[in-house]
Amino acid sequence: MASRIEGYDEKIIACAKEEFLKKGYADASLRTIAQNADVSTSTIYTRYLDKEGLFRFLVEPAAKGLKDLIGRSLSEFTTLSASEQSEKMTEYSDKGFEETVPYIYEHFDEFKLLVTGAPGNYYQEFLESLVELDTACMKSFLLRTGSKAMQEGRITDGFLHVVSSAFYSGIFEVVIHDMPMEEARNYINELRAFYGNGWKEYYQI
Amino acid sequence: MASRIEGYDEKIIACAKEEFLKKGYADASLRTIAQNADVSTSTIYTRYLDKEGLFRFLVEPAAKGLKDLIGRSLSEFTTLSASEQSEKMTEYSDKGFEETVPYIYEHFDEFKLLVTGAPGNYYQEFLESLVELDTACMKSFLLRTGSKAMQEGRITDGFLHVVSSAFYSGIFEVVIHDMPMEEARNYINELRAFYGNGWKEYYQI
Amino acid sequence: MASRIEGYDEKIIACAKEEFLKKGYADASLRTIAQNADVSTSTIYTRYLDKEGLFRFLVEPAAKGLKDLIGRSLSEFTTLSASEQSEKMTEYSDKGFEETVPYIYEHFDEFKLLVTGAPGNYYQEFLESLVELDTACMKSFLLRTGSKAMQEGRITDGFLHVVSSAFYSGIFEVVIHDMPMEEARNYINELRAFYGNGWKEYYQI
Amino acid sequence: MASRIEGYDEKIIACAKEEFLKKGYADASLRTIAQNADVSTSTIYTRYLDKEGLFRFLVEPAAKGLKDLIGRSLSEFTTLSASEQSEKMTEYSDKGFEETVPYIYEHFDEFKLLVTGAPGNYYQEFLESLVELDTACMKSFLLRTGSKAMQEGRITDGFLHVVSSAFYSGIFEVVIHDMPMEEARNYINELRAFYGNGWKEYYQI
DNA sequence: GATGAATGAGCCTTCATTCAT
DNA sequence: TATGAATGAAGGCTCATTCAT
Repeated sequence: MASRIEGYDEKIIACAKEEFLKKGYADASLRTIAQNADVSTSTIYTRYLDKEGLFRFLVEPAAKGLKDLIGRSLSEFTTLSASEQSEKMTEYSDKGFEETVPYIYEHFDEFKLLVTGAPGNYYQEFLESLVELDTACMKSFLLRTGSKAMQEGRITDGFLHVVSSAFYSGIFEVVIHDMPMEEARNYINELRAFYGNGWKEYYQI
Repeated sequence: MASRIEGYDEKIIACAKEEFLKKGYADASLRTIAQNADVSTSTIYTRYLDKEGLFRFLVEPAAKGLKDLIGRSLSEFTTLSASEQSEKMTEYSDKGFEETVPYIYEHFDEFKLLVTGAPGNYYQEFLESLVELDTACMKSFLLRTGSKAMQEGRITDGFLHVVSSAFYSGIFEVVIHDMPMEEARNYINELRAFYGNGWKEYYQI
Repeated sequence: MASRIEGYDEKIIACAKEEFLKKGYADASLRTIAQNADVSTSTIYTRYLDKEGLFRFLVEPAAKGLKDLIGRSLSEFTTLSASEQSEKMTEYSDKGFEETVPYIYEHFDEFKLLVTGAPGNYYQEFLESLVELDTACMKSFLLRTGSKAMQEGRITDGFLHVVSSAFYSGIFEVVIHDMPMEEARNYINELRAFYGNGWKEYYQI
Repeated sequence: MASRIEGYDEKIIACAKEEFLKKGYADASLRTIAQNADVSTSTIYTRYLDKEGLFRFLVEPAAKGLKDLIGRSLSEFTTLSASEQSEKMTEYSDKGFEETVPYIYEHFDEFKLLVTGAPGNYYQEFLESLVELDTACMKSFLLRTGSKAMQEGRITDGFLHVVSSAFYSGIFEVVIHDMPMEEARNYINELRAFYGNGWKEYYQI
């Protein structure tokens, strides 16, 4: 027994999603959202504090979810023994990312929002957080496999960062271009494989 | 002999740059720009038509310049014979990109603007145009070298697009993160090498 | 045995005081008061009816208390015989006002509120009520002492009003300027003496 | 030949006056003012910068005018020789204030606004500035006449301040109560005389 | 009695743009 | 060409208040 009219909040959320997607964060109007949702503007403030609060409410769960998913996948990889890691490098990746694509597509609107309509550095910061997870894992991997690439300066923090950034930016290309999910899955896997090839030259001891 | 006071327009441009960089396109204020430049707001309209016109005036020359530079570099590559291309694949890249990094750093503000403060899909469209040049060149290369990768479906248009997008997104990471030029040059070269490795598996006949 | 948590209401009152003092009546926010007092906004309505009710609850007791004090002091004076009044004119004043200053300082915040942060004509009306007590007493005094000053038009209602208003406005200067109590006591006594001198010329028969 | 429609600005001013008088500063609405003046809200911003700017524009000239008038009158008095001052103490006052009352009534609305509808401490600060002029003059007078009242502590800065504050607060009673000008002139003169009497006891050497 | 939620009204302010001069 | 002034539109936000629970 809900004291709140069923689907009420969802209506605000749906309308907000639509407006933010259509106009981007800065140009989206809370008034428009409220009107479309048959709610007073103030209600948005009651429920979500302010414009940014509403946006975060929309986007943050999906962002956090993806971060967790990738974090979990990477940390599982990290816990493997050096030889297992080395061995399963390519194969594992595919598995680890198996869930990623479906997750993105289950929350496609949210990621679209995050990628194309977020205020300020929101998207950049999100990307950054993924890149940090990724580079930390990579460094741990290099360490465990006894690679001397970093000591020898063939691989630096900056290089890891740039390559990883390029990779994740590439991932979100599928969102930017509304790629169908199956297509996306293929491309992302291919991108991973492509990166796997790229790394081979570096992480050999 | 200019009837217009020397450095007049430049002041508007400088102030516009500053404002757009600080606040992003949507939140930048023409009035603020005009005030800082000691000019009436209307003057901006007289000279640049409107807000977007001003922004384009700021950013477009650098964008076009870079597009031309990369286009030229790629088309030179395209005109090589198949064997030369294949042979110089990696080596050439470095050369072709030799001018790219300095160019970006000569117009750093403009690219920063383009990458982090442009309205709507401006940056996406710019990236897209680079990606098109790049993929067109790549396809021509595959054709000339007689690679069957595309016929066999190992390489598709979508794949080319994603990989290329990831690459150029990676390039502009150096702008987003205000990387010093020398550092940037290294990373970009490394990124190119990294991609070179990645491609090897695919374009062999 | 209170069913209401001890000190509960006092917290609202304290927070209201603070907010009204800081922002003045019009700009004070009930929500801010409620939040600071760890109470829902509605609670304020339950207990004090509305914003004005809360303000009155804060200020009215002290205002009434001062009015009563001054009223009592003046009416005691009024009940003296004509000769006694005339004789004690100056001396009495000091006594009558003896309690006034301490009373004001016991409720300093409330008077500060009344004087500097009250809505509309609240303060003016309060001053007015004191002035009325005062002028009524003065007229009675003139009557009893057989002074012909009013008949002869040397003293009019308007004049009484202005002089009395000036006096009480002067009194509350000590509140406006956060004067320490001892200082205030001196000044007010001096002001009374000053006024005593002023009157001498008028009320002689 | 005015490029601005005749009486245009005056209409805004008139409507602003009306609104501020009716509701006080905080509760006055720029929208209402603009509507009544048949002008867009933005126009107010173009012309007066913001709400406070509009208010100041209304009130400041009159406030400054009165301050100048009183300042001039007091400084003329100050330049008299000690004996002249002492002699003309009472008489002069009347003259000096001769212009004051008409001036207040020529700008009655503005003073009404200042006294009953100003934001924050505006009125208090205005009063304060008059009091400062007044006390400075009084101290100079005591000095020149060789009075020892201050050295002996019979008159202190605080006392001067309180008495002067009471006096000017009394003056503006005529505004608060919409007293007719002739009546006001009488009362103010009487008040001055009354104060003259009060001072006698103090400034005798 | 207490309160979470909702809301209509209203706020001041800013903006990009136009246009007569 | 340059601009001061005007403006319609819209913005995010806050408020006092109500009311069902």
